[in-house]
Amino acid sequence: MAEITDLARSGPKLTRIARTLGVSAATVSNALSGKGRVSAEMVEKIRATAAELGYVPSQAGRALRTGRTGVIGLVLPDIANPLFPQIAQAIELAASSSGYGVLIADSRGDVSTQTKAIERLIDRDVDGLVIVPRRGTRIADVGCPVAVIDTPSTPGNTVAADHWGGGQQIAEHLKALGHRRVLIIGNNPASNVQNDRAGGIRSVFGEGFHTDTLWIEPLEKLAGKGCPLGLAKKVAEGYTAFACISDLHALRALTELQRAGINVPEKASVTGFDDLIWSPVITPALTTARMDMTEIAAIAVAALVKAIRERDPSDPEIGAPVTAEKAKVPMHLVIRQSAAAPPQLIQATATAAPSVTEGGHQP
Amino acid sequence: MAEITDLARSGPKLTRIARTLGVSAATVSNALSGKGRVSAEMVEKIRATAAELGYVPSQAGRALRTGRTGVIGLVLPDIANPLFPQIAQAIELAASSSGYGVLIADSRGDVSTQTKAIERLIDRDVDGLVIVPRRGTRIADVGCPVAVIDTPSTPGNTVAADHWGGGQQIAEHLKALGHRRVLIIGNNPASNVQNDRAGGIRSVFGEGFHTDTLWIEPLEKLAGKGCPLGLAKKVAEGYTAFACISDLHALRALTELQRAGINVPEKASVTGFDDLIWSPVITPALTTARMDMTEIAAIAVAALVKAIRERDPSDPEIGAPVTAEKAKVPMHLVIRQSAAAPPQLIQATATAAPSVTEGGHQP
DNA sequence: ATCGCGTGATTAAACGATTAATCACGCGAT
DNA sequence: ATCGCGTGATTAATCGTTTAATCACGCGAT
Repeated sequence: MAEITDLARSGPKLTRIARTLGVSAATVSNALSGKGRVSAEMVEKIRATAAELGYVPSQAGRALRTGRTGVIGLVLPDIANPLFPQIAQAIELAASSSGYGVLIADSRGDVSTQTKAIERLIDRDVDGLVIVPRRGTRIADVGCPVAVIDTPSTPGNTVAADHWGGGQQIAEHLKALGHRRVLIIGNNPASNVQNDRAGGIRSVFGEGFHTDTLWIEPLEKLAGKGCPLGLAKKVAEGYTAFACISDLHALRALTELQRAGINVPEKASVTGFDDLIWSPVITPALTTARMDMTEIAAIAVAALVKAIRERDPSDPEIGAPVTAEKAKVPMHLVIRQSAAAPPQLIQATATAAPSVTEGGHQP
Repeated sequence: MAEITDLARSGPKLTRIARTLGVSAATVSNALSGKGRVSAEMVEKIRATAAELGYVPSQAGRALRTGRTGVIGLVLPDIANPLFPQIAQAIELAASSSGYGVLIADSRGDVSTQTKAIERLIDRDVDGLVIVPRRGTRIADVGCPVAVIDTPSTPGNTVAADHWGGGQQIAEHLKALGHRRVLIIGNNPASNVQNDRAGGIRSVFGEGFHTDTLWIEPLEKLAGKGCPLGLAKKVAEGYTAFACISDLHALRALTELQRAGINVPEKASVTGFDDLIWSPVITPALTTARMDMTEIAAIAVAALVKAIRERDPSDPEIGAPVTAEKAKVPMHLVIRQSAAAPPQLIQATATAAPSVTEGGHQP
């Protein structure tokens, strides 16, 4: 039982430090920020007593004077999305490392909710925004610097994973294993991210291969939420691999197949995207492609912070999303057990898989 | 392609409205807050022009004067936890309905990280905190009002789902289906939540029944992350149902069983907790118990806001977590397909299941 | 001796809102 | 006619920090 104690925010003000040392508040401010002209020894003394007294500057006072709150807003398309924890965690880490706080807003629901959410954040004087846009939304003219995380092919995108490239990696892997008929399973073709992933996969399977795409959302419109995807039939049609656009779909496919007595990966391979929390612990563990959210977040926040620093807080410069030097972060193929050679080829290509493997359960 | 435009935060100040109407800033402030003495017609005029000019009060100015930022902090044990989206979404909704913003902080890692996270939030002058503590942490004396969401049996808990009751509901369901030997699968007995859920389950199976508990974390310490749980052997030992403390474990159990050729629910039943995102879409869809996060969040935020309003912002009253009238919110049993009568009893008790059922896939 | 200048610190204004204290004024009561 | 009082609005102080402008002072150069 650890105790957490004594974090009271009733700290001394600037003036208190000033009075303690017999100097003016301005000097203290200058000393701590390193801006004005203060003698080295004075700086040292001030630093010391500030630390000793546990001085923490009042954000409110500072914000009022400087017009900067030191807070950025994080707007997510659907906070219930299982990818959200990864994103939020990465952004929060990157932001707090740069001294920024993260205010969240959920654009659960439609685009208008997203607009409202953005508005709320702006009204709270955030210095900038990180937005993961809803499908088909374009972000423009928000009134403060904005970093957009979507997909490299979207105009206005600041930084994102190379979804297309990730699709290619998945596809190359399946191809090397010997698959020739692959079914791509996605949710909704209106999503740029999903489209890019699917496109990357297709781009690898050229002449002599066959791919088709199953979009779940339209299917569920007809057959109801959580309806079967009819994958057993697809297997009968000769499909040997199911390349899912998200681990969530992969999970759905995998359980449906296993349930139908089609063992994965012996009789059919399944791959996913995103390396969600459950992917390593299901049986068989999921082969998938992971985004480097840490790097993406770091780039997004860095670009945002740069824009914030350069910006004159007074002018309402409504501009396009900020740009980063590196807008495309490669995805990482995580090879586990859910994809293997198709049934006909099991003996022939037992060692055909690429090299990067992740073990199942060594201590 | 929707466009989001023109949300610039360069709005007019109080003084601007005042000057427009030829009154003092104080009058405007009073009119908008309804506090001082302002004539009805004046109030009306001020309201109108404020709305027309799109006035949004500066949080910084207000915060400086009142000592209230209108922001609460949300501290989560592990932001990567799949439950997080539900919690964050619910808290954000409840908070923004009460006019509060939500600043997030991740206590990824150990308790000291949690302390740091709390400290960061306090330094940002949050008015209060909602904390979902890490296992075994007790929150005390933070220096601002705190709502703790843990489990009713934990001292200092403000509000939480009735995990014990949820366990009972799951257990009653399994019992009604005819199960007599049940294996409880959890992660770590140090978690109050997990303990309560397991305890609730056990409490239902008295004389003539058998339960045992499998804790994953200790097992993985020996056998490695993502190791098999050896459930086939358990089935051979006569266990017919696996009551998992979280849907994540249920998923793991379910895939392991199916993979071993033990069909769920025909040969073994699996239940979970939390109704995580994938639970409705896997095959078979997961029978589970869901927390009413919306209500929990509403209660937590309401209690927190009440404490904030009553508090004198100047005094560093370090106190215990706030209390709510209703500290225990019932869980809801969600019956799907992953639990059914045990093999021996299939014919005998085909209709023995309780009534609340959720269909698999009707449009 | 005086001017100019660099150094180290101070003064004072400003950010935008809130609020206690004050004030002007009209009206009924003494 | 004057006092008291309620009403509606204003004044002015305050929250804590930043920063441009100012100031005192010592020192080397003219």
